[in-house]
Amino acid sequence: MSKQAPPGVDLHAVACCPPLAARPLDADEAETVAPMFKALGDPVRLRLMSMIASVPEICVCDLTPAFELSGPTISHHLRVLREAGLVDADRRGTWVWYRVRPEAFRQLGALLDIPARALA
Amino acid sequence: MSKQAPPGVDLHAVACCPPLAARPLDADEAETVAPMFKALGDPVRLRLMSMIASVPEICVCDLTPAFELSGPTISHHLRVLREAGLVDADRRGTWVWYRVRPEAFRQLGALLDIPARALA
DNA sequence: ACCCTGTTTCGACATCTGTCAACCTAGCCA
DNA sequence: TGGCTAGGTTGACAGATGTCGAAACAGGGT
Repeated sequence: MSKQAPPGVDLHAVACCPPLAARPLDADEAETVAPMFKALGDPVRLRLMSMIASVPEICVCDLTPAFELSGPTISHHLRVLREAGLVDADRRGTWVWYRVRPEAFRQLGALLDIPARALA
Repeated sequence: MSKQAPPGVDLHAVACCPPLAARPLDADEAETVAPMFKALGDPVRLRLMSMIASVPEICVCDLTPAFELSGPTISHHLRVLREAGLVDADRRGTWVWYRVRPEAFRQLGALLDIPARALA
């Protein structure tokens, strides 16, 4: 790994991807990425997301009982996550299985990678 | 700092915070974090955030002209970011200066740190 | 004291969002 | 074929959100 940096040089500077804070997003970029954050901006969807992300894949029949919400409501939230590109789903027999889309997830994480100079 | 880890030990495991995908969030955690994502879920706020995060601090008078929106509307969005705990502001003389709150930012980034097993 | 400029708050409005009940569709099994 | 079960879709409705204009507030300069 060789993470040894001279004192005064910040390790974040060498981290992987172009962070949100590297430069101002233009309007188009913002329009593209905002829906992903928005999709995670509801507690129910955030929990759904974390349940899906915690395992390779998961059946809707295991998601629904974790909430005190109707089936259609869960289905609605899953659709939002799907349309934001955060998860993928496919039907296998009777059940529908959801899994995370790692690219999208990674993209968001990279955006939030804060560069040194913005830190106190 | 002392980031040296024995070979074979995953650095993610010792990184600062528990990633979203490590385990399902419980309802309380989700309720706490979701507002931050929600705040970033609007294109205008996302651009504001990236403008603020790109520099040590920035004056509202430099933010407003970047959008074709009224002053009050920008002020409203800044308030949402403030109340989500993502930015801090203080008045210095005539102008108000905004800066990012690195802790909050870092927390979100850590949440999106995806563990290896969820990746294809 | 006054006014001027920058910023936030208030009030109003149209639109979007979360939720449910009711209905529809896909696959399984007899 | 028919019926059963798991999920998704539709329609409707209350409540939240984005936007603006007008008014209020804060400092600085005259």
